[in-house]
Amino acid sequence: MQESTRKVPKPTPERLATYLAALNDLIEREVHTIASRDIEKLTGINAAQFRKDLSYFGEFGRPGIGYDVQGLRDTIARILKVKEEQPVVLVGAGNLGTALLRYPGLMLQNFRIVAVFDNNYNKIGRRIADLEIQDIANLAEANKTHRARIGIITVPAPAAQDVANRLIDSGISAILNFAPTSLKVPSGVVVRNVDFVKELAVLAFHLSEESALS
Amino acid sequence: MQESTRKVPKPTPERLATYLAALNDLIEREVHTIASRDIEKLTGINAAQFRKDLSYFGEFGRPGIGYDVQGLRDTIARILKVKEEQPVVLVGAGNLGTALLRYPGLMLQNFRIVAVFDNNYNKIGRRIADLEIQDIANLAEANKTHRARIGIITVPAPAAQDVANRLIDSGISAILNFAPTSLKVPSGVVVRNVDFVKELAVLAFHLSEESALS
DNA sequence: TAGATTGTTAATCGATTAACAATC
DNA sequence: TAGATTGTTAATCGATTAACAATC
Repeated sequence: MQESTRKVPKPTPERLATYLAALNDLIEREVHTIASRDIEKLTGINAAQFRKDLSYFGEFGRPGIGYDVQGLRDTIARILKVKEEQPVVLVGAGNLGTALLRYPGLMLQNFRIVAVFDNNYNKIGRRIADLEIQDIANLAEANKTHRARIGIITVPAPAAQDVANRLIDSGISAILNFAPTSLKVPSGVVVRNVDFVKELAVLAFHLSEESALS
Repeated sequence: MQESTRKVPKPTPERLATYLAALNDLIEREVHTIASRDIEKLTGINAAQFRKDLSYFGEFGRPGIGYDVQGLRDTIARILKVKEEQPVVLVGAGNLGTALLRYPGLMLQNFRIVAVFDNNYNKIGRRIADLEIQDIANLAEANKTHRARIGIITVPAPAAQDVANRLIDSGISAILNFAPTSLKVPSGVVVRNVDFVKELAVLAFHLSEESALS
């Protein structure tokens, strides 16, 4: 057995999220039991890797049998802290922010955007998907009631650091940053960056050299 | 010296894209020469890492001096194949697709979305940011003229595999997939996945256990 | 020459996976 | 019992980084 949650490799939580999605599918297909080998077929992640990832958190399978699908789903949801709905605040009501607000996939995984903020007075007061855009100056006050701990930044790069500071001041300790800037945050605050353009650059790198001709 | 491009570690191209962005900033600030140690300060990436990443492609610095900012920028742009404009096609003219079409950051890094496709007859013929939404059935035909090799998928998950197949049939060999599905593609085709919800799940995992109370 | 910084070697670190005793 | 599959050990693999001779 493992002494609580020690030394979880960095890629493990992301793989857990992959397993969770696969298990949700299996539940819909009314599959009740699954072996690590089947998870490998479904996700492409090595069966030993799957078992090792789980081993950091406990023992959830039965030798010779496999895993109970529903039970494992609940376990992983608990580990990832998405068993109960996670409130999220979003700053930046532009095209991307709007797209995220309207994205149905968030709800399916128990995330709910509970408030939207912007600093543009032409936008403040408008509604997007049931939420009224609030003045960014209200952030700290508003989050006293929402108590969200996750924030999403979809503002232009030059504004991102200021927004991050405000989020942290409002009790946010996990930030999903879509601005192409690296944020400086105190320890205890986690940041994940999503950078489309960087992804495109990596893809361009992998293009073969020749095929440009013809 | 290195025998051309052999055994580049997987994380290297992504770091190259980070260096490129930093160098672009330095050019704007009219800095002419830079040492690996300064790159570390700017990007947070270890100086030895930076030098090693470059070493897979050649020797670009001068001992005792550092690197020529403009020259290194051009070199990295060439390595990433973003020296000339890269045409990109996008499939899925929903909220997210629209946001990407309007995103100014793409152009700045030499990517240009040259065509948009959808299968919804209510959308086909409309315009988003100067582009007319085309019938997905036109994809192969249209790309005979555009010759894009990179495609972006912003359709709902159940449609993503079909779209990927069509993209590949149209000569696309690099795909940026925003649908939360793992695509099956032939070897020679590269896929990068962007999954917001997975990112949020990783953030939720890192939330401290206690602070839910009060 | 003295000081600075590269490119690369070699040591370290961390993550993946094959193999297998334990267990159902 | 025989067959299947777990959880974990140990081997392998790959990536990071400190250290330093070579170079400006």
